[in-house]
Amino acid sequence: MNIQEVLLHKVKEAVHTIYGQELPSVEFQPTRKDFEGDVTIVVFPMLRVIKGNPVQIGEQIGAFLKEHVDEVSDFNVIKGFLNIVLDDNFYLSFFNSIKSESNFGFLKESTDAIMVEYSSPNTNKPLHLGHIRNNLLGYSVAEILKASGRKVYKTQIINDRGIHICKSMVAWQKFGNGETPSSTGLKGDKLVGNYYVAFDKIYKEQIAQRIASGIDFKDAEKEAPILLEAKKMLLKWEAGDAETVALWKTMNGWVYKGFEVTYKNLGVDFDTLYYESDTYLLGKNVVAEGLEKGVFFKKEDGSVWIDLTEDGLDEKIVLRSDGTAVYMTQDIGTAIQRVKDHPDVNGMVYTVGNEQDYHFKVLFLILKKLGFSWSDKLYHLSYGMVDLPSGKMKSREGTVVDADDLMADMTQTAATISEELGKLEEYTDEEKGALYQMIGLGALKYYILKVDPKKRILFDPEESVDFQGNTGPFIQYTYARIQSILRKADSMGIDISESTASVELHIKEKELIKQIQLFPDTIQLAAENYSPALIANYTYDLVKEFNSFYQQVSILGEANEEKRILRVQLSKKVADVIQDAFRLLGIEVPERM
RNA sequence: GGUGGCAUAGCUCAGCUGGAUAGAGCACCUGCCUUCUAAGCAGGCGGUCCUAGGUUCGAAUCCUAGUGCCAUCACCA
Repeated sequence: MNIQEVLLHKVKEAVHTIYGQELPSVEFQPTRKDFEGDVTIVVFPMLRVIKGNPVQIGEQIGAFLKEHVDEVSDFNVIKGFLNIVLDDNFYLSFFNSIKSESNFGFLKESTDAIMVEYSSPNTNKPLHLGHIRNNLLGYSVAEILKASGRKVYKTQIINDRGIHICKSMVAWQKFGNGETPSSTGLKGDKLVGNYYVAFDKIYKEQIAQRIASGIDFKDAEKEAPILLEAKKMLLKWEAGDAETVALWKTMNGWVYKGFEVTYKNLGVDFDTLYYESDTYLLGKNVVAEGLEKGVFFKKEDGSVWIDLTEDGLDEKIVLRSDGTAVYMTQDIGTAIQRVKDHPDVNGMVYTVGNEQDYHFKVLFLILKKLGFSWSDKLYHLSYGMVDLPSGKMKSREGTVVDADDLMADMTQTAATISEELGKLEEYTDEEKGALYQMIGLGALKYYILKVDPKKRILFDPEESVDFQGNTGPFIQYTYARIQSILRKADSMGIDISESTASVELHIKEKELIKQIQLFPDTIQLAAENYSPALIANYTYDLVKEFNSFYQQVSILGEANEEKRILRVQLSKKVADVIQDAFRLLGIEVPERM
C-alpha cells in the first residue's frame, strides 16, 4: 500500500471520527515548492460534506493524521490546503527498497503484445527531418510500451512500388548513363533521390512547353511525355516485365543500403518488415466479402465505396472502377495480415503524421464495420509536421533538411563545443568521434522528443540546436559528472552496498528521492499517452534537482560516513534513472564529457 | 464551406484527474571555478494563458460562440 492510499484511508477515518460524515473521495496533490510539506490535501471539496471553516477542518484532520499515521511527522494549513510533512524514514526506507533494483520503474514483459509501426518511407528519395521525427517517436514509443510491460513488435511498411518509384526509374534510365552508387561514390538513396528530382524538373519543363504551345493546363500536366513513360513503366511493373522488375530491384537495393546507414546512425531498428509490393493486392478479397455483407456498396461504374455519412464522415472509395486497389484497400489488407502473422497482438500503433488523421479515422471505422474485434485497439500516433521558417519541406523542390546531413551537422557542432571546452585530453580520436556523435545525436533527439507529439515543430537550420539548459547534452553532462564521482568513490574504497539505517535527510536529498519515486508512474503515463515528451520532461526535472543538490552539498567530502554513503548511493541511482529514461528516448549517455 | 488539431513570457516549450502567487530553457542583466567536471549553480528582468460569454467555492485547464494559423474533405498517397 503506498502512502497516498494510507492517507486516503486515514483522512476518511478522521472525517468519520471527528464529524461523523462519510467522505466520498479525497483530493491529493504534491505540495508546491513554496510551502513546507510533501503531500497536500485540498480541503475545499470536503465542504460539501462537512460544514465549517476550511482552515479549522484542515487543522483537525492534520492533527488526527499526525497522531495516527507513523509516516506523518508534521503538518500545516494554509487557506484550504492541508500540507503534510512525511517522516525522513519514510523516504529512506523507500530508497533502500529500490536502490539496488536494476530497471527500476520498468515492468516485466507480459504476453500482452502490441505492434508499433513507424518510418514507412517511400523508396525514391533519402530520409529527411520529417522522417527523423517519425522514427524517433515511433522507436521511443515502442521502448516506452515495452517498459510499461507490453510485448512490442516494431514494424514498418515500405512503400516500394507505385508511380513515384517509377519516376526515378524512368529518369535514371533516360539520363543515368549507368551510374551506380559505387561509380559515383554517392549513398544509394541519395543517388536515386537525385533522379526523382531530375524527373520533376523535366516534367515541369514539359508542362511549361505544352502550355506555351496552347494546351490546357490540366491536359498539359496529365499527358506530359515523361509522365506517360512513368505510367507505362508502372503497368509493365505490375505485369511483371522482367527488365522493369530487374531495374526496380536494383534501384530499391541501392536505396535500402542507404537507409540502413541512416537507421544505424539514428539508432532505430525493426522486428518485422512489410513491403507494399507484397501487400498492395491484399484487401481486395476483404472488400469483396464486405460487399456481400453490405458494409460496402458498388456504384454504377463498378467502383466500391463505403458510406460513412452516418458517422459524420463522407463516402470513401475502397476499390477503383477498374478493380485496382487504392491505399485504403491495401491498409485494410495489411492490418488483417499483421494480425494473422502475429496472433498475439492486441493492438497496433501507427506512427504517421497528422495530415493523415482522416485516413486513419476511416480505416479504423472500416475495420470495425467489417467486424474485427481488435479494431478498437488501433491507435493513430498522429504527430505534427516539422516546418522550416520558410514553410513546408518539399522533396521535389529541394527544400528539405536531409537526415544524414543534419546528423553530421549536429555531430560537428558537438565536436566544436567539446574541443573549446577541452576536457578530453586522454581520449583517442576514435573515442572522441564516438562521443561527439553521442552528444550531437543526444541534442537532436532530445530537441525533437521533448515536444508534445501532436504539436508541430518549427525547425530553424540557421539557429543551431542548443546544448545548454533543457537539452540532451545537459542531461548527458550530469550523467557524466555522476560517473566521475562514482569512479572517485570507488577509488576511495567507499562501499555503497550497505544500507544507511537512519540519518537526517538534507532537504535536497529528500527532493531527489521524491523525484526518483515518480519514475514508475511517469513511464506508465508516457505509455498511456504515447508520449516520450513526458519522459523527457521528467528526466529534466530530475537532473535539475540533482545539479542543485550537487552544488549545495558535498558528496565525497561529507564527514559523516553514513551520509557520505547515502549521497553516493543517491547519485548512482539518479545516474541509473537518467540512463534508463534516456534509453526510452533512444539516447545514449557518456562516461565523460 | 464541412470536419479535425493548435493558440501560455521577445523566442522555444512545461503545466497530471479543474486548486495556493501560472513554471522552465534560450536571450538580456548580476553574482559563484585554490574544494566531487562552470555543457553547471544562485538570483534579476519578462505574462490580457487568443477574444467574449458560461459552469464552479475555485478555470490556462471543462462548455458555447468567435478570431488566427495548420491539416483534411480526390477512382492521390
